Amino acid sequence: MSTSSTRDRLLDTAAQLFAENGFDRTSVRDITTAAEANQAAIHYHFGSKEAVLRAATDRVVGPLNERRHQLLDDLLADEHEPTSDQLLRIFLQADLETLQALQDRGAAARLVGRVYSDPSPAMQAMARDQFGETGARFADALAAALPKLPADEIVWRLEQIVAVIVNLFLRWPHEGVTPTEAAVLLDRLVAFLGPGLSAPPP
Amino acid sequence: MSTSSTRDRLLDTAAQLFAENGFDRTSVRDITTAAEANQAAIHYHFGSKEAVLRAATDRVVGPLNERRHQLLDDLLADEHEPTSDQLLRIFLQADLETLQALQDRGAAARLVGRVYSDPSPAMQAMARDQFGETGARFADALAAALPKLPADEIVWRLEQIVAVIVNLFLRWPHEGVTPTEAAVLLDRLVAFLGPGLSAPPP
DNA sequence: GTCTATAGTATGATAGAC
DNA sequence: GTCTATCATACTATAGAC
Repeated sequence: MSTSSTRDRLLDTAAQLFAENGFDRTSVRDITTAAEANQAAIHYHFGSKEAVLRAATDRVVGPLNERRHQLLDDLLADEHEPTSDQLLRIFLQADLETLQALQDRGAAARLVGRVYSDPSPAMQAMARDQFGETGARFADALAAALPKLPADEIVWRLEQIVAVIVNLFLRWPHEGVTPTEAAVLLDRLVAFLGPGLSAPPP
Repeated sequence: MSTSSTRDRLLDTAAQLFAENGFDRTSVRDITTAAEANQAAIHYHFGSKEAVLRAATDRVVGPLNERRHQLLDDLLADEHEPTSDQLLRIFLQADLETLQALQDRGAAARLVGRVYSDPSPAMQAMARDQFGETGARFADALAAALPKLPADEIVWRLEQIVAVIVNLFLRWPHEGVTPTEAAVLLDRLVAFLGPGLSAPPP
């Protein structure tokens, strides 16, 4: 049960540097130096550089997925047939709550954005592992809410929405974002993405 | 006027490898080996590894910007006050024409997507150099078409649209896309993004 | 324009003392 | 758990013969 504080410091520092400079431009030495830890600490605590990346993204995406599922469970308990706008709103709400909760650890958000936008096989695999199931569940719920839209159109539109969200993570500001600002951003996103999600197919 | 075919081969190969594996995971040696050129050829023809990246993206983004300006000029000559849907359509049309024209050189498209989604200062600088002016011109035209929307809301929405386009480049398929498929995709994008662009502010 | 050879540096990872 | 020292390998870039 011994949680070494060095491990946490390494994780925070790695997220910071990976987010700012990218995974490849960040060396193990950069991390250990900035975290004021030993050169060998990364391999002792995590085993490899890539394992640090996975640990740092899991720390954000794990709770995010949990929150998304919980919000969907709650909505389905309240409403028999939620609208696409309701589904979109809770989908985005989970993101904004997560981003908001990070506060001064916004680098973790930008790091997740990097991983999810990188089309390299290794990163795509990580993204699919972490997001695939949750995404499929929302696609199904949206299909029920939008019976007039072909299933592939719904999947395609959800992909575009995710692209916007990934961009949001990627450019999440360094300074703290207040709850009010986060709420405004949520309304902005719903106002922009909602009409397109439920629009008639071309 | 001597255009060495080695130079072109290096450019194509570099685009291919940068797109598939990323700039940092691609070495100068990887490029020269795959292009069946000499180790020193990159530095002889371009000067540095980063100069190759810039040359490879310029080759796509240069014509794309020209086409965007031309389509906007044509539209403004035809219509005194084009609608936001008309503006959106030509904005996207320039992208799809460019992507379509690449044909079997789709790697160049994925490479541009990588550069434009990378938030590192060097890449952001490249993106701003190449896209800033064109983007501003469209934002102005949209502001005239949507007088009820605050200017900052228009800029924000255009940023989200660009995020979707960048994602489109990033995941542009390896196989050839037919003109018909490109036209379908254009309609799909306009149907999805158009309503959100002109929606009332939150 | 093309080649070989190499300088000069940085990398991820590990061994082994404490 | 932390440290130093180091292995083995890779990198960008350049010098200089052809």
